[in-house]
Amino acid sequence: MTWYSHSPLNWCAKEEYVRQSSYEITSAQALNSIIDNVNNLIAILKDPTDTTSLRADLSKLEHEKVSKYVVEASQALMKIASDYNVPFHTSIITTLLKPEEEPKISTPQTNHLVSSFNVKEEISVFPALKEHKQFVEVTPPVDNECIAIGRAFNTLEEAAQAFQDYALKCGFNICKGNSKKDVYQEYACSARGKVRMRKIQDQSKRRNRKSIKKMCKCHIILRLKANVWVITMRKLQHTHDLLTIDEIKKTAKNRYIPEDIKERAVKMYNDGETPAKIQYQLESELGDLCTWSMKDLYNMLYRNKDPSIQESSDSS
DNA sequence: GTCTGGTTCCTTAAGAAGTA
DNA sequence: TACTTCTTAAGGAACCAGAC
Repeated sequence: MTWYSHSPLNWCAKEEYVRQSSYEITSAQALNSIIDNVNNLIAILKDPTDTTSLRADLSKLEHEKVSKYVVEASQALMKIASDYNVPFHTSIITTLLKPEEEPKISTPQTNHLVSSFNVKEEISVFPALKEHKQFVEVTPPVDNECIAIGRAFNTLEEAAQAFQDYALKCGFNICKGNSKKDVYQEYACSARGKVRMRKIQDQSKRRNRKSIKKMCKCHIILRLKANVWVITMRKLQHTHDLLTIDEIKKTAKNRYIPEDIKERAVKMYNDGETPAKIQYQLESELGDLCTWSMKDLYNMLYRNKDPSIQESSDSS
């Protein structure tokens, strides 16, 4: 697991996670891990023969910028490690700052950190983070004739259904992509694009949410020719692991509660039944067809709550 | 013809707080 | 302690404009 937040405001949450984590790593181990991973990044960026996506996607200018930032980050980390006598290894950057050149940082947070740095034995980075996960393009070994280039469909809905069927066999969800009315329409893997990190004033309020976006390039493009929609282009490679059918069923997109079940659940709830009992009853009756979670049911019931119940509970 | 980035709207789910 | 309610950050989908 990796911590993405760089804000000191998240210190308490991070500390709590580390305390609860089964790894139970020390701060020194964590720092060593960061140094090691940054050095690995530098190695990738410096190696002209490396063909991983990181290098391939970068222009020369971007590559230079990223290299500069990563090298500076590595130097800063090793400076801190040196200041606090944390033994480190795998050094690619040889230009270490002199240990006594600058005053050490002293805040409650750093002091706490330092207390766990006073170790003299060699510390090895936990293996899980040391291994590189090579970037690979995944092309599903599934018959794709149903979405072959040149294949025509009477309507976009039919085309979407064909792509949806193919996606289900492969293990990914689809979404609509770019379009121009009555000209062309793209359907893509829902992992297309990237996450837009929104600006937030109070970093402590930032939530720990994952994203399905993986910059995936898998998509098909249809064009309207002689009143039929024809597949004119397709890319079937994915930048991420594919899912099993069970995993697909559990994705947010497929966890919908049918209207009739909704109505029934809301009625039971308004009659005084608890959400837990409603969910239990639905799971017993529907088995695998019950794809939604307890949380989904809570949200649905909350959205459809009878206003009179709300008022009576407010007044009491 | 294709791709990228911006915007809007809606939904999901994290997490705090209340309750039994 | 488990369950439930509630708020709200932010993810996802769709659409569009404009660049290449």
